[in-house]
Amino acid sequence: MAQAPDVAAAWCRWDVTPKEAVAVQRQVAAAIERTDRFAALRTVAGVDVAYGVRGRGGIARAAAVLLDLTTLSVLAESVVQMPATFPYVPGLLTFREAPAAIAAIDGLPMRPDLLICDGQGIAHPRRCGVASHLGLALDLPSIGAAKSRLCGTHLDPPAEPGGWTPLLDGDEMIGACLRTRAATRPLFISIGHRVSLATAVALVLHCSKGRRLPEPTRLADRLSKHPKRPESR
DNA sequence: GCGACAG
DNA sequence: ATCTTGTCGC
Repeated sequence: MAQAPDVAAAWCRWDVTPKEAVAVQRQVAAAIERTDRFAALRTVAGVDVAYGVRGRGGIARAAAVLLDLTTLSVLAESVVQMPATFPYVPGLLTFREAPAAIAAIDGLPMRPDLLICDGQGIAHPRRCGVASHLGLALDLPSIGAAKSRLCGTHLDPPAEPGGWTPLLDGDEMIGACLRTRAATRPLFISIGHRVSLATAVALVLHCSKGRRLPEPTRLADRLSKHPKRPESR
């Protein structure tokens, strides 16, 4: 009855080869929860990663911004920097960004109640985008809010903010093509982990105060590219 | 074989 | 993602 020593959750392994990464994703996808399962949501964190510090490549700088979900005021920020090992491969983005992203989130003074990522959730070939993977790895409700499509088909959503059309992969709805702001390209919202699509859309709209990107992600994106105290040079 | 392809 | 100037529009 001796139990395996390295039962290290498959979804917490980042030092893998591209082929192993695909195997990990299949495990993660099976553990993702697509319905609402969370207590009170008081805070939300946005995370994003930027690369190539001062022209050089190979460095990942991740930023996490914690906001009050009601007022959307900033409560805390965290920035970390480390070498980027895994290359960018469509479908395997998580393995390139996760180490830095997790470090940035761990750097926040408290765990957020919800996580919004700059990328897909289950709107992924294997239903395992970065938002879903991070949500499971950190055991946090999460939402994927990508600026462009990875897979699936859709019709152009209504022009008014709040309008959306289903993102489909065959007959399966994997996300929503959402107009968060008039006259701008729509966002691709999808379930990350423990948050239904309907709730995800509502939360993203709540966080998108007249802007194309929801505040958590917008601020994290800005911070990762322009750190206040240059972690750059 | 020929495209498509989160960040 | 990143490399880059000016420019159109609210």
